[in-house]
Amino acid sequence: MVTLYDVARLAGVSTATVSRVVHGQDRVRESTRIRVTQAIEELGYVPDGAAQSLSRRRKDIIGMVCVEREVEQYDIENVGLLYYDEVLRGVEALIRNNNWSLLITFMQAEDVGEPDFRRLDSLSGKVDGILIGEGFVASRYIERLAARVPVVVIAGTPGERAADVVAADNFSGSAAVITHLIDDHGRRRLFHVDGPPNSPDAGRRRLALEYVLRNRPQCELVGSIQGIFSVRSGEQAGEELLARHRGALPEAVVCANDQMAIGVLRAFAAAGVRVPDEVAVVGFDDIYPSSLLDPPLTTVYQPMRVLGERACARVLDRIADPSLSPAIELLPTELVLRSSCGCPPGTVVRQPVTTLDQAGADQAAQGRAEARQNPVVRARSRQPAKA
Amino acid sequence: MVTLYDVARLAGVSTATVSRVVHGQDRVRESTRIRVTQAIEELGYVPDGAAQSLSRRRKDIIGMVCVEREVEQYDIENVGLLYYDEVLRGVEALIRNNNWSLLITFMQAEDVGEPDFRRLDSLSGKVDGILIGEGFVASRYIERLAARVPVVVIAGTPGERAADVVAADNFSGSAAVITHLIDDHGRRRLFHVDGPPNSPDAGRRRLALEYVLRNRPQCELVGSIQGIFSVRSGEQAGEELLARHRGALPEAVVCANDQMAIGVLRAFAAAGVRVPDEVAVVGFDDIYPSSLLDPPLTTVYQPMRVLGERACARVLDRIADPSLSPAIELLPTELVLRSSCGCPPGTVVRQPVTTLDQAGADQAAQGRAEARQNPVVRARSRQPAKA
DNA sequence: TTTCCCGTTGTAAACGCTTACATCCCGGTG
DNA sequence: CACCGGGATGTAAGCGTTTACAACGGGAAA
Repeated sequence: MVTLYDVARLAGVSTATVSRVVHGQDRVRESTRIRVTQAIEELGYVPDGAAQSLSRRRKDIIGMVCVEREVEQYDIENVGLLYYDEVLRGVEALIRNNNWSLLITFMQAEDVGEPDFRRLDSLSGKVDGILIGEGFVASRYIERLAARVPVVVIAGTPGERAADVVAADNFSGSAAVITHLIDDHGRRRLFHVDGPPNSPDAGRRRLALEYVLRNRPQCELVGSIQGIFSVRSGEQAGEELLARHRGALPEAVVCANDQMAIGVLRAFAAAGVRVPDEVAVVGFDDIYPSSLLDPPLTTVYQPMRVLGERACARVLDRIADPSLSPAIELLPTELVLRSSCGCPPGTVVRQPVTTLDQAGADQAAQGRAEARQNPVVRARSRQPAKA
Repeated sequence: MVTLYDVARLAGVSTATVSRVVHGQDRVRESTRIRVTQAIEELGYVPDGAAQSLSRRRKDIIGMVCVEREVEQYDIENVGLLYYDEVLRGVEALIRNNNWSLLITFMQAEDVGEPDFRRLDSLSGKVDGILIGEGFVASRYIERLAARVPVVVIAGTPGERAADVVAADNFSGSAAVITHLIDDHGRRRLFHVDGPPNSPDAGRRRLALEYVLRNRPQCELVGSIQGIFSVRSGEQAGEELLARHRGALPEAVVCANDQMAIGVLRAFAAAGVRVPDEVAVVGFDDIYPSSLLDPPLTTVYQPMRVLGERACARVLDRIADPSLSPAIELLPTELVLRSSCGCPPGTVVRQPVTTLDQAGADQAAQGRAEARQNPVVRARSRQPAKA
């Protein structure tokens, strides 16, 4: 390994001078600079990152924790894929400019409940700040990490105490697409393909459904099934739905994400059910394949890339100024109208979703939760399964 | 920041003892161990990664360079997305077991010709080994890196001198799908949607096309267009193709990857051209959306995850034993028959592709190149455009 | 000539951890 | 009783950089 000393020796100067040349900030005589530069080139010297970090007391590394949900075997359509990819692009854009680096850690969702502490701990010793890719990690672990380095949770419940939260406005987006279904297409009998119970995003979307329905008594939630965000789970939900409602299909199926909507579409196609004629289907996320489907999927776009960008910007700010206290940032979504909702074939409309005041809905949810944890949706959803 | 010294002081022992407890290998009296463990817990101590790396002379970090090709604005379907995602999973699987970390760097394809040296250099100072995500980086830069740390190129030209190469057997896979088109479906008049000139993968696939055609005089390459692996470029190629061959469509379109095949399909759909009745279309990669298309795409699966795994295993081996010399590893592909090639609707067949001896083809290519850089395919492909 | 100043360069002390080696303490041997 | 062996622990020397501070040297000013 070539060190600063080797360069210094070859150039006939001290290590301090070499360091100065390498960083090109302090004044060094031109002739010296040239001599040193040549020595560096000749030896192929590259500073050792570990030593620099140690000395500077700064690693210039951001850690990112990606949570992978469990995936049934052979379900290639791993849920997180498209999501993290986009988020990553956003993060990268900022990281790159500052010449920082990105250290990635994947965790299995199963680990998250009782996560492999040691992995997260050791991560916190290697980075200057942490981005948690999804609000899956339990609060108390987040606090533990946040005691050491700034932590920003992406797509988490707006309610962490120790960490910043950057999330898409799932509530308003979901409300928008459901409202569209009801008000613009007159679909009244809805079916819900819900996300996993521990996903904050799914939680907000579920809340929105309840909220919209509460204000529209003429509408009805005819059933609900909980999936795990994967295509396969959506397909199963679709099949189950068909079995349950053979005679009278619901008028629309609201899926908590696009992957599950894809699965539902697949189940319907297999059963010869026509979408949107017999039943409309909508998703959430606007992942890339959604526009390729038949029919193209109506969904809600959440700015995943921007999510990454904002989260990264935030963590960098916190690192630069540790006195900053944690904050919440909610990013607006877009309604993406294609034809699976009932809009005419060929429709491609994107419209910004205006942010709803969610206090009311939250409060209602709160009340319900206090009323002994018996959310309407869940209750309805479970009964038919038992019957 | 809590250091080893703080813990040592609190526990009333020396730093050496604390270190021993932390790593749990050397013998420490049970009572001491407990005291130290308590102190660690109480202070929330986590070892500093930089200091550890410096002292151990090992960072336990693998660097991965992802090359992003230029993407037309608004072409969301960024080419690399699905590819890297899968590769990453493979890499991660190994990394995780060893408790190493993964440092990711993205580079724009434009940078790669004359890459931002400083970024790659600085990367090499922060990691123990480097994985280059695609064979885009010029050999001389690879050599420069390889002088410092082991380097493994994924999907590179089997021919690097300084670095290992792990790649899918693009040649055999591509030959297999084209042979299927010709021998099983009797398609003779082929059209080629080629990949970017600087992609090694595209190169191997192109070579296979030439190779198969050379052995089947009754077949003809009626044209070729170069795309950049993106959906949009495939769509443009499709439109161009239609314009050129309005009267007599080719019988099959061979695309250098799935994204471009998706684009071609899209162009055909827009023009009302029926696939595979009027013209067959095949891709390469078997990315996730390909099975969702209408008609589902016949393509070649390359084991991207395994690619990542093997590459990672290799770099770890090289780090463990630096005396190892660079090697090449070619992974087998699978032919994925769906219906865009002319197989009946509903077909889903995967069959392993046997590895072809490519020496002959390489040699022929070599000869051609020497014969003044006038490859048959290119010549044919360009003429119609000029005419 | 002496004194000062300032641009340039060198010296050496961190940074937090690992680990070779030294030390200490004890019970067991000869 | 002196000595030995070995387990437990401490001491301190690195690891490769950065950087505060000191030192130097050569004009300019007095």
